[in-house]
Amino acid sequence: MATIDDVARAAGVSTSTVSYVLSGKRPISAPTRARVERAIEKLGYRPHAGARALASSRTNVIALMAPLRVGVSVPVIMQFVAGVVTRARDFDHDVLLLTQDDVSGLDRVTSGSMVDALVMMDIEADDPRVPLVAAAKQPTVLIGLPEDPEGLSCVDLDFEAAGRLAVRHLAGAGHTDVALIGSPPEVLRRHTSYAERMMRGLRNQAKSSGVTVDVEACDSTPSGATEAVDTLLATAPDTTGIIVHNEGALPHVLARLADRGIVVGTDMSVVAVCPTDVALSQRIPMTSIDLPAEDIGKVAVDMVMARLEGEQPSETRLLAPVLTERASSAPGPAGALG
Amino acid sequence: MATIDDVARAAGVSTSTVSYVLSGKRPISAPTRARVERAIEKLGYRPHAGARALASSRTNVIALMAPLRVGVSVPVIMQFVAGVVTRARDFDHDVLLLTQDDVSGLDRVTSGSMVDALVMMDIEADDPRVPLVAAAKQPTVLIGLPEDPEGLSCVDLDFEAAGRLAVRHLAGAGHTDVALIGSPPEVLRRHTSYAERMMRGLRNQAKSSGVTVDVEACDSTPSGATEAVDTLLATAPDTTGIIVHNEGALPHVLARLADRGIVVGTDMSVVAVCPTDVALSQRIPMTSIDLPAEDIGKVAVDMVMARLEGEQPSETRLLAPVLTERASSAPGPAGALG
DNA sequence: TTAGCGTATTGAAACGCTTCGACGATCCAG
DNA sequence: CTGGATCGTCGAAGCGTTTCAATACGCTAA
Repeated sequence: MATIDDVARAAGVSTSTVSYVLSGKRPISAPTRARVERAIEKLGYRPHAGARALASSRTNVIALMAPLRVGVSVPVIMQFVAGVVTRARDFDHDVLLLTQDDVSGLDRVTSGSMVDALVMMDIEADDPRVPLVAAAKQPTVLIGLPEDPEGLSCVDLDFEAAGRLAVRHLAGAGHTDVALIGSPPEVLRRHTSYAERMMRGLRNQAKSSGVTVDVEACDSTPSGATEAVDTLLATAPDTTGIIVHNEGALPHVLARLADRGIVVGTDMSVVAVCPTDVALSQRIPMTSIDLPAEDIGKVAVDMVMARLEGEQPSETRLLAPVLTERASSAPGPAGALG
Repeated sequence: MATIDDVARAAGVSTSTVSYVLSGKRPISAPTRARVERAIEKLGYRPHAGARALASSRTNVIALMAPLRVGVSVPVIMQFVAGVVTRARDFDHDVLLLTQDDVSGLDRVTSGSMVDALVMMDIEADDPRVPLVAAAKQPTVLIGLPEDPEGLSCVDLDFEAAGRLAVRHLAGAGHTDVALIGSPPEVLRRHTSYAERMMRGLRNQAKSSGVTVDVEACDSTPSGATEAVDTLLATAPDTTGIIVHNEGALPHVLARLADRGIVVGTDMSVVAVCPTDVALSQRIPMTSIDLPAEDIGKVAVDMVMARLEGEQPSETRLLAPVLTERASSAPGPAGALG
């Protein structure tokens, strides 16, 4: 492998000149730059990442800590990941993937200076990783919202507003008895932030809209969905509007409703909270509140890069929910308009 | 951040001694080792990854090039990824995630010495990435099988055997007209290796078992699946056995069959080729040939690490398919036993 | 003519680690 | 007792960059 010195020799300049051509941190005359670039080209030179990291304390790598936990929808995670990786490249960064059980990994990559920054997903209300990264020298942004962000930046869909929006939509269409088929019990047990925020918004809006709301946790399996639907229909038989906030269970919920002879879009209005492509790949195009996973991933990278460059203060960004009406929801017993 | 020199000073030894304690490459007396370890502990010392990479030409990072392409099942990809990440940690390595469009990324991470080795997924028959990594100094293993591996190691499910096994199963149960609902057209157009191998095995076995076989490409969408089922039933109405090799389309295929009044497990035998958990989370537990994605990922790491340590020759490992009978398949018109 | 300035370039000192050769001490065989 | 191994430790030379201070070279202004 050619080194920067080889390039310098080939171009007839000093090492530092080559470095400055590469980094653009100092003005270089056009002819010199051209000679250097030609030499780089000819030698197929690539700077050594380790040497660069050592000298500059910059690795051009960010860590992405992704869950792979039971109870979270894998395709949705992947959308976040895709957003992060794509956007990271725009900033000339690569992505080191850390998984769930890898809590020690946090220490390794931060203390070992393996990465310039971190993005963490699947944040719990009281997440043990938060104090760890808050103490690290690398800037971090959380996808999700812990109880105490300890000065870290956060980004997420505004699930509380989403909960309100969903109820408002159903109540406005004349439904008086609505329900949530939500996250799996494990997710709730972990106090995963999005699930709790969703429920809060839901309950508040239900109160102020004067509708009843029943909440069912739901495993992302066929049997889990069946059970949730059956329980719901038993405990709250007057329900005419369901909000499903569980990508994995969604198809099975619809299947169970169909099995029980309930026609979605007619007998029962269903609002899904999920990425649009998931909403569209159900048996019926679903009325849904979009979970813009890929966008959120991108925003996360934007935020963390901003902190890396300037000394921005930390911030929390909650994206406004957008509801798109499709075939799965319709006016309820009290008639349209609420 | 404490450096190795700080540790050496605190322990009253030389820098190199600390290094040898860390790496174990030279014998160190018990008392000295203890002193050094205490100092490390006290100072919270972590070696600087960049410095280490520079001095030792080892990064303890492997690159994972994962697709995120249209037409491949995201949950399945994630299982590969999980296997790779998990196993990599067993070898004290982290994983740098490269995505699809990142062909330049290959050059970046190899020439820039960012990684010690590579694992590449979603290999096409004539994959442009193969010559690139074959020329790189880092060992690489391919998950999949290109036409010419150019000396690289490969690992995958033996899809050709899987195709044979599926047909043998159906033919043995008395089915004389079988069909494949396979990968999306894009996947075929790319000459993705697993799809082609599957079809080859299928056709060969069909010939020698004396059964007819109809092949339908299939988009992983509800409409794609509907179309594939409808076309199949129109062009080969005598079909009583279907092999579905398309995780994304599977639920929709089953839904369409149900819509058309065809009872899977009675009127129609269906064999899925997919991870077991996917097979189990359908409306009926599916007879399936397991795609052990996570295992394959792990084996890939094992192989690449073996090449990294010793100077093993490259090898190709094709995992034998295993068919598990469940509720979706039954004897066909010619009666059980073939 | 010279002092002073700005711009393009250079030299050399880090950056934090690994590793090779060397060295002193201890041990055993002859 | 001596010569040669063996064992544990050390010193120093890299590894390939970046970056700071310094320099060289026109300029312009005085």
